[in-house]
Amino acid sequence: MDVPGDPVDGRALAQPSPVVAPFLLNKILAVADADGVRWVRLVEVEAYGETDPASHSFRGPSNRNNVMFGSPGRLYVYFSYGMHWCANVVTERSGVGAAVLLRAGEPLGGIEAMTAARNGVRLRDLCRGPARLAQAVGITGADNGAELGTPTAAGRTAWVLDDGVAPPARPAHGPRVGISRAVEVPWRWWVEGSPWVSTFRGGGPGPAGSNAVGRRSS
DNA sequence: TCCCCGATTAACT
DNA sequence: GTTAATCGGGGAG
Repeated sequence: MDVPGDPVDGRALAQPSPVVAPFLLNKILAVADADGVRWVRLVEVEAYGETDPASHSFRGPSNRNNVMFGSPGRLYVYFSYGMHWCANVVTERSGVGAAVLLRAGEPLGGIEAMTAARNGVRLRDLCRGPARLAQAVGITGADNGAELGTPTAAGRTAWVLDDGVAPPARPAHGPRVGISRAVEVPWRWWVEGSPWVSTFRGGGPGPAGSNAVGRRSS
């Protein structure tokens, strides 16, 4: 079973995150390793930029976020809550700290491997959420900084592919999820009505402010 | 050095 | 709806 599509043009990724994010909707994320290939159709993304208080890059380069300041078309993978990996695609030119978080996808291929990686959860929950998506396709911190299309030290290769399915003509967008700063910046995009979107809760992902926005702790 | 808290998820009640 | 799990970054002292 071959993965459909051709790699996206790197120049498309060298644009501001809020431009790249909706462009990535309906593109295919594919990851190959020794066990085979797994691929999903991206249905939910979020943009993060350097002048953005909610972005890891907001306070300038550091050991953790330096990949965001590198060349576009690479993976920025960060560790969160002591147990989760989340995958981003780096955008903008070198020197600008920006990336697009991959939040959810529709499982298309390598579903057995993804299900195994996700401890047998049902199809619906395989890739619905940024950490779930990364876990399903097998992306970890070992892949941080990897160039798309180039094998990593861990023996994995990731691609973003265009199989001819265009992004939604009018993608839904609204506030980002799980952040506490710049909550009002509507830099989350998703495929309207898709059951694979992370905040889909029966009634569907709402417009700005409906749910799962800006949860506070303390 | 200490301490708080996060671009979350899963398992509870 | 609520909460534990779990650890590294970064601001405060």
